[in-house]
Amino acid sequence: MYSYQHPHPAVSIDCAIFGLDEGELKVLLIERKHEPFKGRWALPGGFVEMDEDIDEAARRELEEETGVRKVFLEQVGAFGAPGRDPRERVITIAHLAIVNLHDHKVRAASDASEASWFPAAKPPALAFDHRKILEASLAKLRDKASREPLFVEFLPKRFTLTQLQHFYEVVLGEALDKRNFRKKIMSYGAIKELEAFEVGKAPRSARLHRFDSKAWTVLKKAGRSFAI
Amino acid sequence: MYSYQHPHPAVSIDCAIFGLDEGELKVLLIERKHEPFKGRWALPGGFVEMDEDIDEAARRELEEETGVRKVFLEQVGAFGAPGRDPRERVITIAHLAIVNLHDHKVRAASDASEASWFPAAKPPALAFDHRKILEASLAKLRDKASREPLFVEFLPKRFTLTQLQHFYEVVLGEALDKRNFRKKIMSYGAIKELEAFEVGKAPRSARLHRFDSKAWTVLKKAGRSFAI
DNA sequence: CCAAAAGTGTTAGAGATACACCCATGG
DNA sequence: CCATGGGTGTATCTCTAACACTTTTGG
Repeated sequence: MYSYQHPHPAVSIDCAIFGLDEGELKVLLIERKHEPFKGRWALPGGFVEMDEDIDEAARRELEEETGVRKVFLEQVGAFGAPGRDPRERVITIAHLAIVNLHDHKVRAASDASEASWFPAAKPPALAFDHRKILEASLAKLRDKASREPLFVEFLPKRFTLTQLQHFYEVVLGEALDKRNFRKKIMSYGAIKELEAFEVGKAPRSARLHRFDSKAWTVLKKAGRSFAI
Repeated sequence: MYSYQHPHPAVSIDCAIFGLDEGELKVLLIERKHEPFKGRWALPGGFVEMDEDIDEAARRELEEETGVRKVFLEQVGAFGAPGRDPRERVITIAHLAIVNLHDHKVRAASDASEASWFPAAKPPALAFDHRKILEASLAKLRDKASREPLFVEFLPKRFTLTQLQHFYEVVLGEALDKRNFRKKIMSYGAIKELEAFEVGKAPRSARLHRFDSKAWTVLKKAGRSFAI
């Protein structure tokens, strides 16, 4: 089955990096400086080194791009249509990453001439097949967010239930009933009320909450899901 | 971001080919004739050619291996730990395939010294990281089967409700209540009763059904899922 | 004082679960 | 005639969905 005569394409990784900004789902794009697709926006990425695992490569690129180390990162899938890169055969392995825009100031975000955040739902024209890759990443994000507590990756450690509800509304793309939402999300027993309140925001300041990941681990083992 | 100096690993595809046999979920394995892992069982696979898309390569390998053309085939993901192939760096893109053992006589199945079907839940020792790949493929299969009518890929065109229930019990790994199962599965409106009955089987022969894919397309567009 | 967001319960209906017996037939 | 798998209905309970007003406070 294996022989020593076989093709050796280039293999890259690309990252769809998502963040929540002002109640909108954003994706981080970089502006290409060179041909092909010079001047076009693209998902950040790079080549996989010979001695590194695929997700190591993704993590490395992610850190180079955003300066952030500990982030949620997951493989989306391989895209390898011949001709997707006009220079040579490049198979890319798409990844989905989430950064918390509240805790970290993302390096690239300040460097706006080269990298900036765009609405994930309506991105500008993208290089290569990155439009397709972005769509697939978004689909995966929605799927995962509706069954696992992915919001911990997007929100600050202490958050209000309104922030949480906005997260679900943005990701799922539908409006949710406030009372039903609170009832359900609290019923899982993995979100704890804090004694602290938000400062200097709305007319009335909202109670802060945190996600109790230990409680969640226990509940998950007992077969609980986290569907909204 | 792209340069012309970058690594070129080998890229292969591997297929976890599933089938339902005597009410058991089976996976097709081949016996390796050469080193490394000579004599070990492995998932069938091969290298991606320079001018073919990834899923084309998977489809080609699948046909070479099983003689079957039209099958359900979907990407599971890329596996690329350095050293997973002792000879050189090989990144593999795992695929999940389903063949219907009733309609097709799979070519490799008769050629038992080289390829045969094993229980998917307890496979023999496998070459490379194929154990991990098989686990991931099984997980994906379970996930998909519990929300989409995947059974059409496993069962003959005309099937009994008992066969259908067995399918779900095998894939989901839990016993289901007969009455509740029938109520629910029929409530989707995508399974039609036929006037025909099974021949020469059980004491009492069971009514045959078929999946109405046109009706399902309509229902799906209306937002229906197919969860059990 | 008022605009704006926070917070809070109840009810009706849909869907899920639990459960047991008779029927038809081949051997 | 009996062992075997085929087929059927109901009651209860849980979960979901719909729905509106009071509270607080910064400007």
